[in-house]
Amino acid sequence: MVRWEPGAVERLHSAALELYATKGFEETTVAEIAQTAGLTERTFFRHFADKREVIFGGSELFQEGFLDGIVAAPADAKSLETVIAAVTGAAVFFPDDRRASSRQRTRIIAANPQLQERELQKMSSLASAIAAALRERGIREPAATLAAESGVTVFRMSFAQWIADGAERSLIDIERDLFAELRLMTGSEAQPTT
Amino acid sequence: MVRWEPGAVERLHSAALELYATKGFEETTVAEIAQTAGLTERTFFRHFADKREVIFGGSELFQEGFLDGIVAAPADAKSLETVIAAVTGAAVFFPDDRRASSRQRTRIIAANPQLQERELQKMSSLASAIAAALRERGIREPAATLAAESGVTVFRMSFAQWIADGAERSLIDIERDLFAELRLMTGSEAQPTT
DNA sequence: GTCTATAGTGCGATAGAC
DNA sequence: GTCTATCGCACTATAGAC
Repeated sequence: MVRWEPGAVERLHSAALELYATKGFEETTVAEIAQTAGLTERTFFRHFADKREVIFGGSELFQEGFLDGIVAAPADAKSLETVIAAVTGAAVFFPDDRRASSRQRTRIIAANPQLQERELQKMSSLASAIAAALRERGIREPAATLAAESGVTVFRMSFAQWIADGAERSLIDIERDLFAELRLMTGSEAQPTT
Repeated sequence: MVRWEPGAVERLHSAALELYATKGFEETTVAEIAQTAGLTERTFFRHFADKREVIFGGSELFQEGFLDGIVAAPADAKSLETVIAAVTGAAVFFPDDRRASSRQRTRIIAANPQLQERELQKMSSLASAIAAALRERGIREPAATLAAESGVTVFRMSFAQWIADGAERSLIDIERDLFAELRLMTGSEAQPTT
């Protein structure tokens, strides 16, 4: 007889998603999640630092996606070009068949302020990691942080459009458009567009 | 005999700042803060939604500062120009004689992840408010959000430089430089600088 | 103003893998 | 034997309900 079934983390994760979606985040207790997964409260906290963290599983992998894009960028790329490579490169993590589940997850987060704060924190640490990777490629401050933050902003906005109701375009297409918009917007010369 | 001294909010605020700075945020209990201010725990939660919020007092006023700058901008200003007006306009909230106390407050926040998350949330809602104000001036999406987020990024970076050890330049000077850097960075044409 | 649920921690015991 | 995952219990503090 086994004392524990394998995949405790996975079970806790899906139990939490399920409960957060149906009952709501605040209304769900850690005890319930653990029970649903056939584990105890104490075990939950062994795997996740807090009740929020369970929903952000695999975010390291996702962050790696961005950093790989930086490594793959041509050595002479400017700061923004490098960031574009990172952001569009990471778009492979979100193929169109993941749209529905991404939407579901985003709805859960949008419904609760605590989860939103945690999401912002994840995005912020993503920006820091990208900035650090840029600095390692010789890009100086403040260009590195400025580019990293801009890239994350474009990613966030693109993601929001990608999971919007009725959206059909791929994430990478939306990203390219937004980067073009960013260039337009910051163009120093007066332009006919607003 | 007075039943309560006036300025409960103010007293709780400074008691909290004091304790967070000396003992640390986690190590400080709400009961201690209340006691130091000569009030009860219950009263603390009447004024502040949670233990974090006490440190972000007056952030509505600060947000107003940005929005006022938008109103004051010329009617034909482009999205980024308008945001520059907002961000540089709000710099009056941080004259050089506030540098020391701003540094102190920032140190407290930097020392605790929960406070950092709350800070990010405040910045995020500031960006949303700015974007909304831009839309009201006829600037369309995605330019409005893109400009608002860029402006908040420049503000955050400028603020960090402003309170850095040994810094002497005024906040508004730093902001102008960073906006110039942003324009340089996003310039579509190849440039000799990195 | 009191009472309570629950998040989150610390420490220790136990069960299995190796 | 070591190492790691799980459970059990006691505890504190936040935050909200009554």
